[in-house]
Amino acid sequence: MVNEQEFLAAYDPGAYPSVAVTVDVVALTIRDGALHLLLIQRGQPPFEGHWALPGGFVRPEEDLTASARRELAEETGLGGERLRRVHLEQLGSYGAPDRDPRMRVVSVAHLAFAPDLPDPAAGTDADAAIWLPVTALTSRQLAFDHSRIIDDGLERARSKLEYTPLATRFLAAEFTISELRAVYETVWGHPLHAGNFHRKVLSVPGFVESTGTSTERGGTRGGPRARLYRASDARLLHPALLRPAREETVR
Amino acid sequence: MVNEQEFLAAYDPGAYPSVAVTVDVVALTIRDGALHLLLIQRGQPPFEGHWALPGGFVRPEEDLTASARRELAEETGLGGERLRRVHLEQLGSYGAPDRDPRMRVVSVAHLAFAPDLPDPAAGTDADAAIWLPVTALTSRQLAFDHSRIIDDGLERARSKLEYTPLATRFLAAEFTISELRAVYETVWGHPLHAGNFHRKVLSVPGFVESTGTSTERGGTRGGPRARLYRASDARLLHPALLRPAREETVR
DNA sequence: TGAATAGTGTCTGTTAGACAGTATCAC
DNA sequence: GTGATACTGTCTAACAGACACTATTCA
Repeated sequence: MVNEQEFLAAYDPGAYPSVAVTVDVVALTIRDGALHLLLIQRGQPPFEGHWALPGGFVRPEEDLTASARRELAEETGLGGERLRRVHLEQLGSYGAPDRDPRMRVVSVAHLAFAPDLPDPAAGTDADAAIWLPVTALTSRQLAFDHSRIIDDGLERARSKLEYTPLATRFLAAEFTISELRAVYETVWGHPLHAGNFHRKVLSVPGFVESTGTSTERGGTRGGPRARLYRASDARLLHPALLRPAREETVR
Repeated sequence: MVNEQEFLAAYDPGAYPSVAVTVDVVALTIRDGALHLLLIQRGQPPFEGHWALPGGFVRPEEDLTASARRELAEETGLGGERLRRVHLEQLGSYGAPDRDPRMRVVSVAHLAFAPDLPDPAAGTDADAAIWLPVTALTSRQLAFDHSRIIDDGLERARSKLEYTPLATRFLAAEFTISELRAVYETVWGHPLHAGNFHRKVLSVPGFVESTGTSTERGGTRGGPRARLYRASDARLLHPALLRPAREETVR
C-alpha cells in the first residue's frame, strides 16, 4: 500500500484520455434597440471564414470563468471597471465527440450581459470581431455547434430576466425605467405595457433604487424628464417578472 | 495557404494544454421520507477512504450526458427501463486549477432524480456505494470540491421542482397527490398545506393526469383510498409552484 | 398646438394561502 | 368509536394586466 504522497509522485497523467477544454462566450449587448451578439470570423481552419463565438483554450492555472473573462476582454478590448460591470456566468458544457474535427474538445460555454460597448478592437486579434444583431443569425453558417450554444444562451438570457435583476447589466450605472423596459422588450422580443411595468419594477424589493435625480432632457420625441435609478441589492426578484405564458414552449 | 484537409492531417493535438475531463453525478432519491444522495467511498488516493460523488473519466466517442448515465448505471446496477425513468441533466462544470491534486481535471457535474432504488450493487465496483441522507452530509469529509457540487445540485433540485414537473421522477409511474406532496416537502424541507397543494397540482395544465383508479387501501394511519395519477405532458409548470419567499436568499 | 412620454389611479380576473368542513378508511 | 387522511368549499390578500388619466416635454 502506497501512501498518498507516493501515489501522486508516481502518477502518470498520460494514462487518462486527453481532452482539450475550451471556453466560449455568448456575449450579449443592446445596440440601437436591438439585441446584438459578439462574433468573430475565423481566420484558420477548421471552419475558416465562418463566424464563431469568441473563445479559446483554457490555460493552466486559470479558472473556467476567469478564462471566459479573459477571452471576452481580448475580443472587446475591455478592461478594468468596464469589464467588471459585465455579468458573466457559466451556461453549460458542450462535448459531443464529433463537435470539433481536430480532436476531442469540450467547451464550457459562458453567457455575458454587457452595456452598450464600442466596436471590438480589431488590433487585439487577427480575427475580425463584430457585434451582430441576433435577428441576422439565421442566414449565417456558424462554426462548430455554436448555433446551438447561442440558442441555449438566448433562452437562458430571456429566463434570467424573469427572476434576476440582471437586465440592469445591459445599461449604464444610472438608467430610467423606460430604458430598463426597453431591455426587457428587446430580449423578450415583444412590447410590454409601460404603466404596468413601471409600477411593477418599483414594487419589487431591491430591484432598483432612486438616485434622486432626473434626466437632463425629456425623450427625443417629447415627454417629461424621467427619474433616474440604479441597481439595488437584490440578487433574485420576488415576485418575478414573468413572461406571458407561452403554451407552445410548455409541452 | 493550406486547405482544411491538409490542416487537419498536420494537426498536432499535443500542442494544446491537456486536461482530463470527468463527469460526476449528484444522484438524488427519496427513501423513508428523506432525501438521499448516492455516494461512493474512494478505494484509492487521492482522498482514499473519503466519500465522493460517483463519476469517472469521459471515454472517447462518448457524449457527456451519456457518460454520466453510464456512471450512474454502474454504481446503481440499474439498466433498461428503470434507468430510462431516471431524470438526468447537466448541472455545471467545475474546473478550478487545484481541485484535483493529480492534474488539471474539469468535471462536468450532472444531476439525477431517481425513484426509490435498491441498495447499490456492491459487485460492480470495488468502491463501497451507499444512499446517504443529505442531512448526514455535514459531518462527512467529502473528496475534491464535491461538497460544493452537492450544494449546487440540491439548490438546483429545489428550484427545478418549482417550475418543472420533475418531482414525479422521484415516484413510481403511478402515484397519489399525497406522495407527490411528500416529494416537495422532502426536497424543500418544510411542510406544505395538503388541501391547497392538492387543488394547485390539479389546476396546473399538463402536470398530472388521472389513471381512473385508486389505491387498494387507505393510508397506514387511516383515511380514504386516494386516486392515482401519472405524469402528464407538460415540460414546464404554468403557473409554477413557488416556494415561499426566502428573504435571506434573495439579497 | 400636437404628439409622445412619465408616472399614477382604478378595475377585473387569477392566484396563493388560510381555514373550515365532509366523507372515507385503518385500527 | 377515534383519529388520520383525501378532497372540496370559501374567504382574503396579493398580483397581473387592461384601461384611463394627468402632467411634462419636444418639435
